[in-house]
Amino acid sequence: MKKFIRVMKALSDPNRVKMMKMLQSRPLCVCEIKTALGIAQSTASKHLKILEDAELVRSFKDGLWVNYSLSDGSGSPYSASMIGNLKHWLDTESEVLELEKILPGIDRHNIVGK
Amino acid sequence: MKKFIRVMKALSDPNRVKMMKMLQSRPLCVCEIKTALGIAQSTASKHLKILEDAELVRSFKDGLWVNYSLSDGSGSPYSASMIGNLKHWLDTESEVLELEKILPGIDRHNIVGK
DNA sequence: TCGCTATATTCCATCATAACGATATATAAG
DNA sequence: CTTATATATCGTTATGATGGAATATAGCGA
Repeated sequence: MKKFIRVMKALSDPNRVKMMKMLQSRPLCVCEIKTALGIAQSTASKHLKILEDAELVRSFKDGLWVNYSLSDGSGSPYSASMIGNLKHWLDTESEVLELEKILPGIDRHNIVGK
Repeated sequence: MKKFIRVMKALSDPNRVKMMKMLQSRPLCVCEIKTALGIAQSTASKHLKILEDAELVRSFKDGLWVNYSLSDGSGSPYSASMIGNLKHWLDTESEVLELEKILPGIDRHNIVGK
C-alpha cells in the first residue's frame, strides 16, 4: 500500500507532473528543469527526489550534471503504469503545451542564473 | 491538469484507497464503510465526497441509505484507468485482506453505534 | 403528524504534512 | 576554484486528516 500511495502522492503536485511531461521529450538536468518551471534549485531537487523515490524517474551523472529521465518502470507496477499512461495523458493541457514550446530553447549550457 | 491531480490526490490517502477496494466487493452505505474502517461519520462522508468529486465512485439513494459504488469511469479517462488498475492492484496487501475478511460480516441492519 | 434514522454539511480545533524560498554546507567533477 | 547538485535548516504559508458537535434534510414507520 505504501508504494502505491507514494506514487499517487508523487503525482499529486502540478510541478512534478510537469516534470514527468518534460522528461518525455528528453533527459534533463536539474538546472534545465528549474529554469523551465521557474522554481528554486532546492525546490527542484526536492521534487525530483520524491519522483525518484516513487520510481517514476531515475538519474545518472554526466560529468557535472545529473541527468534525469523517466524510469523504465521495472521497479513497480504502479509507476510503470503511470509512466505509460502519462505518455498520452495531458498532452493538450495549456500548461504542458507551453512547456513543450519553451523546452527546445532551454539548454544547460546557457542557463543564466547562478 | 486539475482533473488528473484530483484523481491522484483522491488516491493518496490510505482510507480512501481502502474504500475503493471495499467497493470492489459490493456497493456499501456510509455506515458500513465507517464501521469497516473505524472512522467517524463526518470523516467517512468527507472522504466519499472527495472520491465522488474525482469521479471514482458514484452514489444513489435507496430509501434511508445512500449506496456508494465504483464509478463506471465514463466521466474521466484518469478515473476509468485507476478504477481498472485497482481491480488487480493491492489484492495481497494485509490491510486489504483484513477488510475483505470482515466485510461479509458487516451489514447495515446490524450497525450498533449511533 | 411525530419521531427516528442515515446522511450531508458546517464549524471548530488539533495535528501532521507539504510546498516554497532562502541560505548554507558538502561533494564531486571539471 | 568554479560549477551542478544534494542535503539540511529555517521560516512561512497552505493543505489535509480527524473527530466532535451541531444542524439540515430526506425517508421510513407508527
